[in-house]
Amino acid sequence: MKNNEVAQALNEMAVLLEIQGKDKFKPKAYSRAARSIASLGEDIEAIASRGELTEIPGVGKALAEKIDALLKTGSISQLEELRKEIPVNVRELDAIPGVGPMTMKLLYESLGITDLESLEKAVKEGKLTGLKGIRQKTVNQIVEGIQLVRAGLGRTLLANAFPVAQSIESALKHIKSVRQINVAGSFRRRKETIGDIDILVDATDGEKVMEAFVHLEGVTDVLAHGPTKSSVRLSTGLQLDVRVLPPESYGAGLQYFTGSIDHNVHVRTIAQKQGLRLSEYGLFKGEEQVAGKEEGDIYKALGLDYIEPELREDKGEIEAAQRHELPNLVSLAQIRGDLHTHTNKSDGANSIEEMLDVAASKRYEYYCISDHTKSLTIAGGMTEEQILDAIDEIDGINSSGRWKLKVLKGAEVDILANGELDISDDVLERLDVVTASVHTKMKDTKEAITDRVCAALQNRHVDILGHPTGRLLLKRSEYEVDLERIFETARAAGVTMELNSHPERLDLNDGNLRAAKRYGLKIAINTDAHRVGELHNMQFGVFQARRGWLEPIDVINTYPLKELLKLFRK
DNA sequence: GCCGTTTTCGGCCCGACTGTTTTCAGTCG
Repeated sequence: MKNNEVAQALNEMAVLLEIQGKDKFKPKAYSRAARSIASLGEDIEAIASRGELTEIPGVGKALAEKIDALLKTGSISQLEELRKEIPVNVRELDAIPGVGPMTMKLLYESLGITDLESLEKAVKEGKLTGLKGIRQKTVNQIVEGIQLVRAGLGRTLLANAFPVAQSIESALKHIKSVRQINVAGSFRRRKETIGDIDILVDATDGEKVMEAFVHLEGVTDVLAHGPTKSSVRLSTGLQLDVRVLPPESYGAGLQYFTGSIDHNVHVRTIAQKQGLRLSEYGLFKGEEQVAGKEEGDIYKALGLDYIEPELREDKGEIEAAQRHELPNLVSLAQIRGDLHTHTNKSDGANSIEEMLDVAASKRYEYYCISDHTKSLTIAGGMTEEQILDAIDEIDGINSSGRWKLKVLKGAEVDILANGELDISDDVLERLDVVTASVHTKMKDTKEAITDRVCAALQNRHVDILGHPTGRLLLKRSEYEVDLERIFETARAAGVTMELNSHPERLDLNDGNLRAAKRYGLKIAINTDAHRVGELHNMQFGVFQARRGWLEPIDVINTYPLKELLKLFRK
């Protein structure tokens, strides 16, 4: 069972409990736990098998038992009972923007509406108007909401949000009264996918900014339009929220609009306990503002070390900040090379020379060419002979001195279905860096894939395991694989895990990275670039590494060449 | 239902916007 399925079940319970209306806080506890599990990034079944469910923030004894039951039997008895009592299809109706538990309750109790279909029917028959608190505008909202659900409200890859954020930012910057502008929210936390873009503006004339904002090019819907806060939807479906705050509150606003909801609740609770009140307007003692102009002052005033945006998920960073034990996160400037790249010798678009020109412009100290190998015929994988030729060519390049960086000889070798590699050992022997990857039979059973990968890791020439879970964000989920067993095997075999920086992969994910670090593994942040432009994807890998709490010591391509090569000499 | 250096009981973040009201409930982030 996947984390998302568990999260959905708990979220459904939260909504049903809220409809039931017996307890005000129980639903909050359930939805908190649901959010927490949805963003775990580590297989919940693995956590459950270790008996560590209660270590998940927001999961206590009672919820751990329910999750265990769900994982073992496929259902939670309390959820089944709630469904009988309130037969509303929460998953369908909850997806409609503007429709929450109270609306669902009203629709169900007065009209017997239980799902999208019956809601649509009731709307068509004009039955909604006249219900308590519902008139034409609300009906219109619901109609539009249903259309959106049918169209599929999607998330966007972080990389795809970048150009949008930049163009909005520069459009708003041109307004006269705008002094500062920042993109906050999950974008600033560098989540791998984002649901909307939150923009914070410091301006004297908020209404003017709002006016310009709702009339931006590409805006198809204005969802809200107030004096300090507005929301719009673009033709691409992406939602943008903008908020204006005065300069004395700007730091507090940045703090508030960057943190995840759980991070914010946690920080505000800490403020409360110190007799303070924290909002986007600042940190207050009574009427007096203690902090607010600068974001860092908020944390400082609460006795916390500054927490980097990528960590603000309430996954232990606040406790670490209290203990002054936050990690010194790896940064892009510390990256000395790229260890997984392709050329037109297999399925890349550019020549070695073209790739090296761009790599050199990044002032890399080393750079590894690692084209596909022969069994991946669709990618024009190289035979042993071709690899040997490439080795000679790279030797020539290195001795030519044309580029300052050291070119490393590598290959992205295929892990065959039986766990063997598709290139003979005597050729692998001559390579500097061997990355082994799974590209085929990805729908095999968990045991089969795990066995296969573990077998490959035993080959003493393997240095790095490429994109360890094989997922493609928003397209294909990770293949079934027991990462814990792979981590253990990799540690014993001295194999490094890849963090593939391609915006669609970002594989390993943040939770996996933290787990890998716990296992004592090292990480290589690689672009897997197939064309020169993709060499710039390194930044996305670094973002992900930071979300995974990685420090330079954890990331082998921050090491100087000598130390790196020592690592690969087994 | 969770959680804890004020607490193992008694709290549980805070504010904007909308649509419906005529002071507020619901939703959202």
